[in-house]
Amino acid sequence: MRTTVHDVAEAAGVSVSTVSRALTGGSVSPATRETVMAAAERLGYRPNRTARGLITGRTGNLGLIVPDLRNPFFADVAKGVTARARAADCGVFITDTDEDPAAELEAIASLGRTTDGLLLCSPRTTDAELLEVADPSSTVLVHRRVPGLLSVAADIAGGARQAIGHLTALGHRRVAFLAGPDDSWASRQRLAGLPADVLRIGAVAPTFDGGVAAGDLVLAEPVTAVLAYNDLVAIGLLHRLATRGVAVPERMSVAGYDDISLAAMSHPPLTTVAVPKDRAGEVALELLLRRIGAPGRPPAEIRDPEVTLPTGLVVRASTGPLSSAGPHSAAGPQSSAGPQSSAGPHSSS
Amino acid sequence: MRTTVHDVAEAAGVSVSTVSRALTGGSVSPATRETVMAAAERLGYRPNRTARGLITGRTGNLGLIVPDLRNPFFADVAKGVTARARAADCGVFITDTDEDPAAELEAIASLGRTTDGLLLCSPRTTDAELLEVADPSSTVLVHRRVPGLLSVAADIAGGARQAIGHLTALGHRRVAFLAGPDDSWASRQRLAGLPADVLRIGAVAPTFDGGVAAGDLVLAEPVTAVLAYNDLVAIGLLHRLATRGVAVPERMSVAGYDDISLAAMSHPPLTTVAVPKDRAGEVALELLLRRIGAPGRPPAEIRDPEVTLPTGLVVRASTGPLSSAGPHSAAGPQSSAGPQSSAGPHSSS
DNA sequence: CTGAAAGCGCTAACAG
DNA sequence: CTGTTAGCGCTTTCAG
Repeated sequence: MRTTVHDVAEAAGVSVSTVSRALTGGSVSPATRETVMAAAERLGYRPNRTARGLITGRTGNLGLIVPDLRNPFFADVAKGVTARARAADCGVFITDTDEDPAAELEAIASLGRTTDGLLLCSPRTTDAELLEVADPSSTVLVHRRVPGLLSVAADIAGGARQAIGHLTALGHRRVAFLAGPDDSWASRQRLAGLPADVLRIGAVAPTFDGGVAAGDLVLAEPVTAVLAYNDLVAIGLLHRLATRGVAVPERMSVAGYDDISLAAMSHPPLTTVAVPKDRAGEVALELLLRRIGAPGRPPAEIRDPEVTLPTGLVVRASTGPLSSAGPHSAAGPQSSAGPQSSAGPHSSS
Repeated sequence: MRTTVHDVAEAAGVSVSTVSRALTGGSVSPATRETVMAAAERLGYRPNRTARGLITGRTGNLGLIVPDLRNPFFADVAKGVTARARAADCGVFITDTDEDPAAELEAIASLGRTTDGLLLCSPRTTDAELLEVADPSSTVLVHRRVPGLLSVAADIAGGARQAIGHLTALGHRRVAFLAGPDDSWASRQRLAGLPADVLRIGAVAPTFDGGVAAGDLVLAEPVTAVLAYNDLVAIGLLHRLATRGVAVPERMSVAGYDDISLAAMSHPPLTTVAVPKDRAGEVALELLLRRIGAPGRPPAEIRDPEVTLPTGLVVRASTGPLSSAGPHSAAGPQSSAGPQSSAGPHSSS
């Protein structure tokens, strides 16, 4: 049997309620507190969280719901959350919904009952559904915004603007944006940051394969630079361009979005918009903790319910000045490598 | 107030203990059970896990400890675990230890108290420390083996053997293995599968950067094919080889290990040993559940405490037949691209 | 097969 | 400031 309050009380020569008070910060005389602390320490006492939870109604645990842990973007967010949670000594349930809105809703309902608060990362559900099932007093959105719910998100439109500004500064006049899914909040946010003269291509699937498929779409347009929905799409695009014999950045500049670790490993290394991912997780956890309050402190009112984190451009090798040769499209579709020597030993798609 | 057993008891016209029995599978008359179930359903009754936990001593939760969620390998394992957990209706705490053995030990101790069982994925701790802190009756190791603890791991040595067999079959006679950290269980396992005539290079850091750094080490040896510790290292190696103007697979074959999703996106796509990652997570969770037993069923004795999952070779474009030109090393180190056209626009490392 | 009653370990009133 | 007394919601003896 593990040591309980009774053991400590006996050892310290006080009552169990005094032990409880001494340990949870109630009003106890300094001397008594000292005695109790010592006894607890000596016996290696660890309060039973379950028992405490039964009476306080709080579990000391939080939930994090992500669409897909395999997606490096969400893995980063999760990492930020768990790091901060460890410091705050609270457990984090993580649920992966496999990009399924129904599973997401179910997870919110189910996790909501077993935790003190929920972090919803890039939920795929509609605003209405979210508002219906999520408790505004104990949920924080990450990389998503819904009126009425606390949220932490990056300045997505600003990031898109920076990327386009970079391409424009390099001399590109015909720039395309490879849009993500139409119902994606993140994609709409990026769109909101784009000048009107940017050609919109897509929607494409927000994956490597989506980027591969988009390659031909891009080459069919008279553009010299592309901002992809995200890094995965950009890298797929890079692959397809290489296969089609289009040199990057000589004949086509490509920029991504998110700056997942992959971006630095691509070929060529990818210029991209850096989004604070783990930072967002940390900030969101902190916001949630403030909102629901600690066992001692009461729930704080939140001044700014919508936290915005800055984005920044990371310039690598996939973007470059507009070459004097002009847009590739004059040459029309080509099925094998052109005169450029950059195709390399691509042997499969 | 949420509905409790009392509400259900009243609605069904029975006592609370009957409700409890009906719901947890005690001996109740079929008719009564029916009535109770109906009432519970109608009232939307959900048992309070905390209260149940206080008496049963079980929380219904499990813990998963991984070295780094950002590592796609572990993200995959986590994905498998959470998927199966969702089906089994048990919560999963995930803790990321940031590759820190001390944090790992602490997490085992701390999570051990709040959960019914622990899944330790590729723990970085020594056998002795693990045995000291982990409870053999409620922990399962994933991708690690320690005598006395249940474990689920891939046939790592077999995978290494397959990879070398592939390279040999392609005609390569001088093959190197880029070893991971010396204290890494996984690296030692790979080593165990290698023929004696494979040149061992390293240890290298098991990262992209480690692979980049290893590139020059490899080129300094008269080898024509390399098996890297893992895919990340292989991809870093690919980068460095491209920078040094060495065509892959024409002048050097490169194979990775793990088959993370990245492997298919590399340049060229990477031949690698496929390791069942999410599957391992699923199997491990199931094993753990069997070991600790469900609220009804008692803990089962485990027949085979060391589960082995098969590995398989995925052949992509980074390996090819030995070219007649012989090993590159005759040319010695070269700092810029040679006559090969495969360097491409690499402008940063 | 069913009901009454006794707690699981802890905290929160309430007196003293 | 401290001790006593109730329970939190549930399961589980123990009688009936």
